[in-house]
Amino acid sequence: MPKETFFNLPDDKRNLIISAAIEEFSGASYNEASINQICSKSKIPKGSFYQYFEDKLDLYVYIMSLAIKEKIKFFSSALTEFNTLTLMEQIRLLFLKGIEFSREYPQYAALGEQFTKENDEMAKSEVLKEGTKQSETLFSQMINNAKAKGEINKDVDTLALSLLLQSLNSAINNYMQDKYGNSNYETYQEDVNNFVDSLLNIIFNGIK
Amino acid sequence: MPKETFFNLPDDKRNLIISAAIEEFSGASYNEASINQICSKSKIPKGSFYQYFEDKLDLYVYIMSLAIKEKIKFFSSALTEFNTLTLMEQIRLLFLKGIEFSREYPQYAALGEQFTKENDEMAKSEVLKEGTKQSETLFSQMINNAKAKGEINKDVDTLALSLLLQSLNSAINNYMQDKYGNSNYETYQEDVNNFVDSLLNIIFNGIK
DNA sequence: TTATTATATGACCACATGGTCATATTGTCA
DNA sequence: TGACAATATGACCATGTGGTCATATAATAA
Repeated sequence: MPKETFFNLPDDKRNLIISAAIEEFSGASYNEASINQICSKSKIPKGSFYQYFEDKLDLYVYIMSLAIKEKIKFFSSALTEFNTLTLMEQIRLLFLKGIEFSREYPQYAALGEQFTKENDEMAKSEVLKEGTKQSETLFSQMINNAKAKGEINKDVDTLALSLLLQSLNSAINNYMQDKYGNSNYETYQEDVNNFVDSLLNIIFNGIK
Repeated sequence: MPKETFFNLPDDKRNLIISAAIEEFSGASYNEASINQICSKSKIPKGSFYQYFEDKLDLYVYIMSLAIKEKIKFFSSALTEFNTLTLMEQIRLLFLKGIEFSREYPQYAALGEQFTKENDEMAKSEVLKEGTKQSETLFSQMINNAKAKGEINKDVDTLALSLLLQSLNSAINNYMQDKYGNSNYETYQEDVNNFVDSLLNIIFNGIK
């Protein structure tokens, strides 16, 4: 955790440091990212940096945990209505929410994307200590739940389907970000819905 | 391309350098990978390195092109029998071949994995100049082909299915590598087949 | 005012990086 | 043997890194 001095900083200054760090860590891996760059971007001397943070890892974990916190907050609103939905509606909601998150918080989404690429084991494990990955188990729970209700065939392999949904979810986000990254919102919203429905149609009805 | 001096080297020495470079580039990004490390691993002085290669990028592109060449060679044998197969059989073959490749050439698979994570635009574009990515179009071709034959429903979105298959393919490879990375071959072969069939079953028959 | 504590600051450190280059060694012809 | 080219080599360079620390400044309390 950052030192108390950091949290005593005026909001403007603190936020400037945070956004400089987000910028740096969303475009480079942990080892490639540079503290010197973050310092000059946020216009603080090197010495001040170490007055605010224990070390590079301290800042990295803090920034990543901000992104995780925001994502959980963003999804939690949708999660309350989850029990009233069928599996297909649940998955649909999850996919759409994921795309929406990338749209609304592109910097945080970029941080997440960068984290999935991370090579440094120490940096990875320290972040995972903070935010336990719940998406994997979330899909599994949803599937087993739907099986119990008789919504989907019991012969379907839970692990296989969970893996499929997970990989699909991240693939969709990347694809949408690439294609509609900067376009206007009107055509976008419709295309997104159509595309997600195409995918769900494949998964639920097969392609035969 | 490496200089002539490099190709004039005795096989042993040349291969030692190559494998040291593979090791380095499969565990670190382009910028994180270190020439000093490669030199000391392969026991050649720094000066000799620059007698063999133009610069770091030269070596990087060369090593990646070796991996690409090997993968194409590995898949090409399977591709000849492709026309006689149904779409499901084609996909099945592709998935299984992919897993087999990761098993047989783990270093090359790791290189490919690392390349998908690469941040450095220059390094990325130089490699892509060498090996054009054909997997994306390959899936699309297969799907349209199967539609024409009436093998699968024409209403299925080609792009969506192609994206699904692609992301699934890489997800499978990662999953299998994680789970069976070092285990024995007996139970492995059977499990792999079952798992791939579970996935194909979902895609072709839906989960309802 | 003075004493004490919390910050701010940039010169500095040891180390690693990609890359160079003058020099030494070897191989190959005549 | 001598001459010329091909290689081998490691000290060296400028630059960047994460991190430290003595000192200067500001804020607070008596």
